[in-house]
Amino acid sequence: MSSNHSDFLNIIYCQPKAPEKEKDPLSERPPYSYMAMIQFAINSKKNRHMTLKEIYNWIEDHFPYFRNVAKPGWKNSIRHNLSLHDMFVRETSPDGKISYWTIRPEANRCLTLDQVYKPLVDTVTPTCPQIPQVGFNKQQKRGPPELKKAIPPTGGTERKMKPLLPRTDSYLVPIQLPLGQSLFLPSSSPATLATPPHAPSSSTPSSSGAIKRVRIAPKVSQMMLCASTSQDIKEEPVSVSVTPEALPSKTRQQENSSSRRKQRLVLPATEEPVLLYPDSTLFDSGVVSDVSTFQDTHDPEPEPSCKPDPDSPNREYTFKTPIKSSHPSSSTPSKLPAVLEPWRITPVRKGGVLDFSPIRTPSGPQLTPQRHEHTPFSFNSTPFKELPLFSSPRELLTCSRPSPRRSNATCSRELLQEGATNRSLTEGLVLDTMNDSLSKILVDISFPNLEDDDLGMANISWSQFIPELK
Amino acid sequence: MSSNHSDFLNIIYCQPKAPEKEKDPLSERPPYSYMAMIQFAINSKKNRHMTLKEIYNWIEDHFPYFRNVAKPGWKNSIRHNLSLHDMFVRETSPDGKISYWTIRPEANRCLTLDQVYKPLVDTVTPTCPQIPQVGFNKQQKRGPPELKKAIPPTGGTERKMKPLLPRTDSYLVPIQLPLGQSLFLPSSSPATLATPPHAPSSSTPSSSGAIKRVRIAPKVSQMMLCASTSQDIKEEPVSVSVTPEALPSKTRQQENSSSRRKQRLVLPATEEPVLLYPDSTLFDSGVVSDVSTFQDTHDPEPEPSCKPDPDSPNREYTFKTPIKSSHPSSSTPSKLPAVLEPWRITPVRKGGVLDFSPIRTPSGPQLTPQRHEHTPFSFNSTPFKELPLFSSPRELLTCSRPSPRRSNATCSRELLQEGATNRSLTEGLVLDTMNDSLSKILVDISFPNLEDDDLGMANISWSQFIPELK
DNA sequence: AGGATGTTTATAAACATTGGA
DNA sequence: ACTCCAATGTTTATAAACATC
Ligand SMILES: [Mg+2]
Ligand SMILES: [Mg+2]
Repeated sequence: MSSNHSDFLNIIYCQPKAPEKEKDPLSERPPYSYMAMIQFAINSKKNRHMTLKEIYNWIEDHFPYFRNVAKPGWKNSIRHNLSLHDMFVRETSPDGKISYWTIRPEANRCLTLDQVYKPLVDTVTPTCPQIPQVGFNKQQKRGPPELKKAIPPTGGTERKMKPLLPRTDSYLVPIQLPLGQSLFLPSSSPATLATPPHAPSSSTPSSSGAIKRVRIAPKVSQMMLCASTSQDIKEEPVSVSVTPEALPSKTRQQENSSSRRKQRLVLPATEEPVLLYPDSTLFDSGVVSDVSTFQDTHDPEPEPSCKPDPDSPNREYTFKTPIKSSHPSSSTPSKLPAVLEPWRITPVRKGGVLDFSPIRTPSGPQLTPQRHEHTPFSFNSTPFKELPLFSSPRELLTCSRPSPRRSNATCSRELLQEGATNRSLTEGLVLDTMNDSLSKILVDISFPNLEDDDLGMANISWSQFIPELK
Repeated sequence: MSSNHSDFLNIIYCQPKAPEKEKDPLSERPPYSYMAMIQFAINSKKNRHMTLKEIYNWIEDHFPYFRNVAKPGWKNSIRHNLSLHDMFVRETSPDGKISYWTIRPEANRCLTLDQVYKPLVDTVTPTCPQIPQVGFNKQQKRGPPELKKAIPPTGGTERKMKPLLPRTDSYLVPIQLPLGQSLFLPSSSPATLATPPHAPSSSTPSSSGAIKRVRIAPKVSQMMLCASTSQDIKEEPVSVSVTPEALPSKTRQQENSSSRRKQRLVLPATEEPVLLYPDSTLFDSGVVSDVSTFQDTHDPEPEPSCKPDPDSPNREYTFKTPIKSSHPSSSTPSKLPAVLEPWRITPVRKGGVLDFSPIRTPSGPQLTPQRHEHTPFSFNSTPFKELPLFSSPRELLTCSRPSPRRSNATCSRELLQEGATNRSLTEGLVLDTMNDSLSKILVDISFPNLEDDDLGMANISWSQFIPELK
């Protein structure tokens, strides 16, 4: 667990095999979910909308990992996320030619990368991942072991990234502490692989096989600021005020709680959901004021960071030119029964390289990726979920048109401030009808005394200082 | 392609290896998505709600596949679907003890299994899946090749299943033809593996490797009846009336169209979404009248079929008892780094059996499933998407409480009839805010002359007889 | 301590549409 | 005008991490 020294360990464990790939600290997988990164990307544009291609580029530019090590399937994931989360909406240019992706304003928390970038990398941590853990062997995914690609120090990603607080969804609690560094660095922190943050906590150290789990990203994605709104009412609405001093030693863990949240709660049966909760005086608890680095207040104008800032012809037009080929193989992974000579035979075990190789043979090759092994076997536990999103119920109640203003309200003021405003009955039905948006509480707790490295196994449980959370 | 005879072929290709498992026609994977099956299950109960366990049981009882061949991970998928789709809502019993899953009434199309069961199996088709296709070899998933479980002819699944119309989401078009058998039988039809329904259509027959794709279920799940509602307005709302005689020969394919649907459409930029569309006279086009087998009209009472019909203590209480163990390995697949001696070493290549083996070693064993091969490489095309759902905008406009009635409106009357009622501006914003529900057009086209078997490669394209669809 | 139940994120993949070559 | 294909979209399937009870 003693961080650092990882350099040494790396040398030992990282067989000269596999020509780097992950080695470059800049090419480490960022601790953000695709949903979060897409938001970073889109919000970096003043127009607040981007074409798919621009999103790809923005992400590659800011997170070398995707350009250098990620499998081509990452683009499929981006598309998947755009479609899946209704927070992302596709619009079409007036001329119907191009279509961009935007963030539903009512749901836009205006997450931007610079908000999570750590001002400075004060720690001495070599930022070298891999933990001593036993084998640290193969098994993970690793893109094909080839194509170095001369990782250009492309602008961004210099500062250490501050991961979004994982699993943060505690309701109604716009918390914001002193603001320090990161609380927990999922993927890059050497402690990550040490022991599953939570894990069975029992036979954990049993055998060997540090498989390098894929570390599921925070889950948040649309937090980081304030904006609460009960939503999914009926469940003990609590207002809390965190006292950082109280926390024991755990660093990461559950941020929310209350019986697997996300539910539409009971109702003795066909009963009318009688909204019953404090109403207001709930959202002002958090600190949310000293939000230094946060810039959301008014007109979500430009973006301090994000030098590239596409929009300029250039990126968009690398289009048809097969030149830009960061990675050869194309997006959507497929497994067409037929057509697969190209690779097929080569049992490219571990890291199947795929860059410089044959330029996409016309009829999508794609060797059947050697299906997993199929042999689950394991036993685990369970968790909770987020909440629907909504488009300002007040307006609906007013029987007026949905978006009186909207032009320059890119970062929905509601989400950021309308904390404990009037919430009515309709919410019970309206709110839990929508998706990813509200209900996500923006919590950005930072404990100055905790550095990214010394987060071995620390666990912070809201319930520890928030009794109301049951 | 020529169906039947598959028995023979099966004998030839199915090496005495793998002790059956898929052999049993009753244990073939049903052509329904998890979402659809969950609806079947829940709607089979008069109360319209089920506990997770009941859902598991109902599905196992009606689709032997899950009890006999599916990997234990299928339960994880069920849970995943319950959480993911907000159509499914978890409620808690008054006493807060148990929690059941229900279907949001506004979104419940009252799909029931008997609605898709074919009255009789008139065809001579041995119902034997596997097509002659080349290897038909391994690679797929196959649960561990053991544990026969003495497949009890447990009630259901006698009649041939009629798959939901795949990819049916054409907007505003409540179509309903004569009503015959199935249009296309995704997984059981011998034609399925023959050639990718659509596919590149070029080098298709190149090499070999019938990998047995996983056949993505229809997508519909909540169609089958009527209920339209434009939703996601702004896109050419068309009312059509299909004329079955016109169809060329294709049997399956795109049901919807119009530029990758699901979008929030343009707006010259910060423009107000000026709802502009015919309004009404759109939904009454379809036949929707001669809905013989459909029983949704009034009180969604019992269910003709579904003999089991849980609810009776018995199923619910197999709970804590570890006896019911249909399948050993448990639900959520995991991959805990440590703890993995049991298998680990054994490079269980192809069909890693795992049933009779060591009874779950406490701390979830789980050999790292031999990650795929990682080397996508392929090129494919793309499609479209569904639409948000909503909870009756009219009510919201009326500024009244969301669900005036609700008790006995289990199968939302709106979804079934309110076709072209008053839709207002709010919809533009409200509607596309919600999820899986409306926007799914219930189309159940049946062409008496088409039998499940003779659907070799036929493709039906809406655009062929629905010019408006562009 | 461990299993059942829930919630989310990650990936792969099937399949659909569309614009360009 | 046309076919073919890659890019773009939409969904479903699975695995898995992680959380609660
Ligand atoms: Mg979307
Ligand atoms: Mg749900």
